Amino acid sequence: MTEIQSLARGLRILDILGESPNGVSVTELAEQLNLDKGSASRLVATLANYAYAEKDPVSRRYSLGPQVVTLSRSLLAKLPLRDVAKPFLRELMEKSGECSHVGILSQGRVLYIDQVESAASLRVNAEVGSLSPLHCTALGKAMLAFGRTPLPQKLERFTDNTLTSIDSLKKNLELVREQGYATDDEEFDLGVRCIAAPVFDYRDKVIGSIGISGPITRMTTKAMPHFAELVIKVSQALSEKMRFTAHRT
Amino acid sequence: MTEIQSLARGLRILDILGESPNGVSVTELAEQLNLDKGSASRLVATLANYAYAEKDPVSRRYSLGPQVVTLSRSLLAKLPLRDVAKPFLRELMEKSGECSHVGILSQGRVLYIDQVESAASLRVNAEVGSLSPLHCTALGKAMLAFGRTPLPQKLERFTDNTLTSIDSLKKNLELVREQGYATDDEEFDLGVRCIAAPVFDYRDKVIGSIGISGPITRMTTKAMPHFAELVIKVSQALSEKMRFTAHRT
DNA sequence: GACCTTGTTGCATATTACGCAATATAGTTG
DNA sequence: CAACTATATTGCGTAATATGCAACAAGGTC
Repeated sequence: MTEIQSLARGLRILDILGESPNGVSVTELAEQLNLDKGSASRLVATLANYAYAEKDPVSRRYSLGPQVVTLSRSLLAKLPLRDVAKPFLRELMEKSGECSHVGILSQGRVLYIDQVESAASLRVNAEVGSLSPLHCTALGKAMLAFGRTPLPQKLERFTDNTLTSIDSLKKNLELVREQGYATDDEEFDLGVRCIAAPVFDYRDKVIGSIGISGPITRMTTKAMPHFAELVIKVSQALSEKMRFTAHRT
Repeated sequence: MTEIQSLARGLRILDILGESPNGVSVTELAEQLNLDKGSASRLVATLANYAYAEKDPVSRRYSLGPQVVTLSRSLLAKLPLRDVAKPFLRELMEKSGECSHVGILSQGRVLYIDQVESAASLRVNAEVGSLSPLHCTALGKAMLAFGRTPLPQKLERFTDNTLTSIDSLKKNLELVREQGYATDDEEFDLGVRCIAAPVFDYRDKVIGSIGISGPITRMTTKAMPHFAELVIKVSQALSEKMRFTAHRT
């Protein structure tokens, strides 16, 4: 596989810009890429020319440009699941009172492609566009349990509840298949519980998952079965609708 | 200004991918860029290597990859206005019953950076991430009227109501300054009215605008003053809060 | 199973990006 | 306010790299 070097470098710069909250200077870029300052300067200037990066004239530091937002929107707008899921997300949110999400599998992680927030939803790190691990999220486990995705080998720990051994994960996925829904019981974010169920397409292939998340104060262990029933119902209705939708993601 | 050619070409490919709903073939890319098929193939393969593009194995057509979504999220998360505006958006939505938005100026257009949808909001093309013209949107006109942005010279027509002459726009902006809020009376989308007011930072510089949009059936001419009052109030409270926030966008 | 369309790869060449060093620009300190 | 430091940009020669062509491979169709 032949790679275009300077393009690859430009893309790595974008990655770096994305990870740097306060912008990046040309010298910092050059250091991180083991490049000459001059080369880094020219590369990032090119990115800025096309609005992929933006230069703060006063600090002369670069950050991401608006074009990435536009691209993201283009991508999300093209996902049929997103459109179809919208009313179901609303329904979920209204009936549960909690935040609802849809996600798809992407790069061995779960990509949140849409959400509907409840009136008093919390700030979780599960915003649209975030890529979260599969093994410690309800959306992720729902897809793992019903799909053909190989299990991740590295199970990073995020909280005390995170399942970090393959065996415990496998056992958990068995339960998910029996129950028809997956949970995340403070396995990723402390104080947050989630429930999710898979979404299938016309070939009964898992194409994503849908669910809700909320604080443990409202999503009590007692209330979980009730929430789960709701999520399952909605996920099945959504799958049904996806059957009659254009056959793409 | 020296531009890195192959990086620029890669970025143009991303632009094209964003505009193509059904993916793009290598030959189509080569045509659009006046490039050899081989070069186009290598460029887009590099993009795919870094998850900026994705290749459908069966159709062999390329589309945008998940990394652009992640980048977009990084950018939006870094905007202080977005965080601060969130509760105000909720308030606006709840009190008006309509969809609320915040936007900033970007590339001579208005970039919608967040929104809160009402229970029965319509599908507008003002989703998060969209770049809309300034002269025919309430958010845009609010920024034009109170900011130092030069007026756009080309006023594209979208509906019968679109203001397409500089004079009528200037006159309208005068009115905006007098009233303290801007409107979009079906000037961009048929059947949709919007109201917006500017948001200022600690230096009384316009950094964005906030507003609501809804169908003309609910946002009647009669109800507009009432909505406007609400929007102004919220925008002022938001500006107040932005005064005490980190001094960036 | 042969044909046609489309994508990928090998290779030689020339363009292009690179690194170095010099210049310019900001910010800082005496 | 001036000298100094740190950082960004630009000119230029060179060498590496991307390019275009053409051959090959892979899928789809008839």
